[in-house]
Amino acid sequence: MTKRTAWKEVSLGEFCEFKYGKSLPAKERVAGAYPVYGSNGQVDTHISPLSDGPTVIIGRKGSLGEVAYSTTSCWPIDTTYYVDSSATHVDLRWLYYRLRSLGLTELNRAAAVPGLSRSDAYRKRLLLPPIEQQQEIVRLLDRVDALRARRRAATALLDDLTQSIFLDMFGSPFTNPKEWPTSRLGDLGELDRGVSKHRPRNDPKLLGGPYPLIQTGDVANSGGYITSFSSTYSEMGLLQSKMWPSGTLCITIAANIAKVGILEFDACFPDSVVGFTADKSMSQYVRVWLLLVQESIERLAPESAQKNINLQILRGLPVPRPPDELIAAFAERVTATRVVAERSQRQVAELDDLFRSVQDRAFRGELWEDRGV
DNA sequence: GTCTTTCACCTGTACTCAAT
DNA sequence: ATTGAGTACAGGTGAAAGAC
Repeated sequence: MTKRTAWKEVSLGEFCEFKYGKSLPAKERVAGAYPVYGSNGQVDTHISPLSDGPTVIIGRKGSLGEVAYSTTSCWPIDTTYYVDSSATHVDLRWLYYRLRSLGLTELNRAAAVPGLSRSDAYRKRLLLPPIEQQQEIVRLLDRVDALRARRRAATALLDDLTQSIFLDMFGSPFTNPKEWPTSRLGDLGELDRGVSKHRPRNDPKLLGGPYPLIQTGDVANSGGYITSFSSTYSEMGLLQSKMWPSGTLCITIAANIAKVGILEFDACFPDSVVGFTADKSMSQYVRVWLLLVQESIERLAPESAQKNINLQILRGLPVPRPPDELIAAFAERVTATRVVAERSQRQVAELDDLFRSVQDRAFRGELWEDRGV
């Protein structure tokens, strides 16, 4: 006898009710013990709850079909649906995991604002296990999820580690407690703007060739090292631009201010990115220094519709200038942490795969059949 | 050619409306 | 009152366009 035989295929609407969230404008909220949920997760707190006990929150407008879980009573606002213990008999944590993989996001009615209709959601069919197995699935998924969260946290710590190494070796770049002489950023290496001469800049003739083209977003989201690109220049695109060598430190100066990443391949970039070229150790040193001072540079940018910072300001920034040997030693340590960080990131990816695979098999009931119970 | 500003677009929240 | 769907708007992003 397989336990699976006790599993019934049912529609979502047969065993739970999606209740409507209730509007709670920001100015009416009073910070308190109960989380306030929007369609894309927690947005605030309030002194009183709407739901009763643990609650599953489902995005109704905007981020439709996104699913969140609150361990306590909470306030889901009117752009969400919610399910608490008064709206279903199933294990709420199981329901949370189950809804996340049910594909509710695909039920977009394609209206002006993406929206999830309750009746569409109710029609979704799925296997409903008995309560004991719901709880067993939850224990299993919670364990894998916790592993995943721990590994993610460790990976995030490694990002901070490079900044800690800097502070440890050189002290704060703001107070310069070790009294290093200072240089101007422009004197530590070559600092120049990217080039995109042709008008219009997005002329199709320029795009779609063999030469990687980096945009500000690529730098801002690089995590310090630019390993991939999303668009390319043609021969004509290259002619009106400039190819920067692998190892160039890219610094954004528009929209995203002073975000940094080291190029890992030869690439072009437009004039909203500047390139800093120096030897490897110096580039690494300047990269981490910029991470530490990014926010204060951003404050230097004029408060207009879109923030900007120009090359003069950037070139003139004072940078503590420790001896070359120390900078080389620093770069070596940072490079070593990167090896660990990459391994850590791979483990996060593997745990994501494991989670998906365990989840899929658990929801199909295969974990029990396999054991031949 | 370089730098700054504008604008289109996206997402999500607050509020409103019409049909039932 | 409930439900599905719309408008208005805030805030953010990044490319296009304008100004010098």
